[in-house]
Amino acid sequence: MYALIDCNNFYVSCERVFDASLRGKPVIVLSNNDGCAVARSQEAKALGIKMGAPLFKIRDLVKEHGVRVRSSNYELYGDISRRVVETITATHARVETYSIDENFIGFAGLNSAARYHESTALKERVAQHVGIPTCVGIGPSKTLAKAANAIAKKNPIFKGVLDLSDAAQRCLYLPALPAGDVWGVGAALTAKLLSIGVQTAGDVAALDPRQARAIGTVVLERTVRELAGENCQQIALDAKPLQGTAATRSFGKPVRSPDELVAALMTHMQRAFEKIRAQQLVAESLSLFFLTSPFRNGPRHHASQTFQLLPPSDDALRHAEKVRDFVEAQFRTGHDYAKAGVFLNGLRPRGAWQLSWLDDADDERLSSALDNINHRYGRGTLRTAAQIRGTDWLMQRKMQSPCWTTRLRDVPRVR
DNA sequence: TCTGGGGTCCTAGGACCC
DNA sequence: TCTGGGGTCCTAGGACCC
Repeated sequence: MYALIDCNNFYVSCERVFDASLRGKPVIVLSNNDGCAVARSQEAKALGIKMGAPLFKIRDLVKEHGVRVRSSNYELYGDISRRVVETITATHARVETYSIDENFIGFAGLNSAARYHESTALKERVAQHVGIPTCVGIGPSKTLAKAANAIAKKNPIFKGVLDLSDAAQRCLYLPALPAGDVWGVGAALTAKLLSIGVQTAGDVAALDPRQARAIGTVVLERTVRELAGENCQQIALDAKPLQGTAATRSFGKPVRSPDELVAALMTHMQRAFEKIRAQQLVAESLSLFFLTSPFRNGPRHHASQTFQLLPPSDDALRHAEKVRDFVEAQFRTGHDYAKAGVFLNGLRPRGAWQLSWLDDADDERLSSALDNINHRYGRGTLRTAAQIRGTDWLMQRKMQSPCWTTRLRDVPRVR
């Protein structure tokens, strides 16, 4: 049996922990670059603000209703998330952290009354210890736990906890959940399912698994089986090794100079390699790209190039020339570039590669000195000269709250 | 004026192996 | 007339998740 404990309106709830003036008011949190609303309080949802709505399209609504707006503060959300997990693992051994605001718990040997009691107690502990409201969904499969959670979130009569382990309960509540709200059913499948008259989670659960496979893939078949009460996925207690990683950003303003593209790409490349070094990984391939906005008029251009890294590498400084050559070869004048980024793929443990005596080894001492200094004094303290070109590419973040729990100078004072 | 940034998994098709 | 039957690996594209 699984429980899914999911934080309500997570980023907004994080902002409210330290800023009481946001409680009870409509609040939204924006994506990077202050572009779209990526989290909304209940009050903001009630105003009709949709997930992903661009800020410039909801300006009037924001002004009219006094919606409070925050830039995203991932340092804060990451730390609050860690505290939520800490609170859960203090009393539960089998926990899978599924996302920044969701954790699956493996429940065993409890009857339904005990499960309900445990879930309510956990919800209260997270609220008391961390200050974050949550809902808990329970079911014999992860998909049913997710569905139970979604139903509990929408309907206050459940007081934040719903157990769908009982088939009779499922018959009662699954028909109230739209098919598109089922975990694993996105926009494309929703349209496909609708065309054959499948509208609700109840309808999905009633599909023949073979038919489901024909409509979608083995993934939809599994979803159907899980909704019908069959467990097809175990809890993942250990994190799987990372397969690839990315560091990409939209620019604060359009970029029209190759120097600034190089500065942005060098910065993203440093960050991507920092990420894999932190996990003792090396990459077999490096991909670079920059592009114009898909939303704006004017000439379009998407430049990209992939480099095989032989031997696999974790050292950004070795690849600076590639960035320069790539931009030089593909930059076009007269284009407003909007975004750039770096992918590292083919990640594998460092040391698992047989070095040839012809290969230049990465300079590990230089990389680790860089990491140590930047960790201690802040990201970007030590960087290459090529990164210091222009300011248009830098991210906009005009309404960010303090890092209350992760920066000494931001820690709240109690008088 | 102004539209995010990460990830995973599956399938089909092609190249290649014996 | 008629030419097997397995495998693996890689890539691109699509769908999904938060």
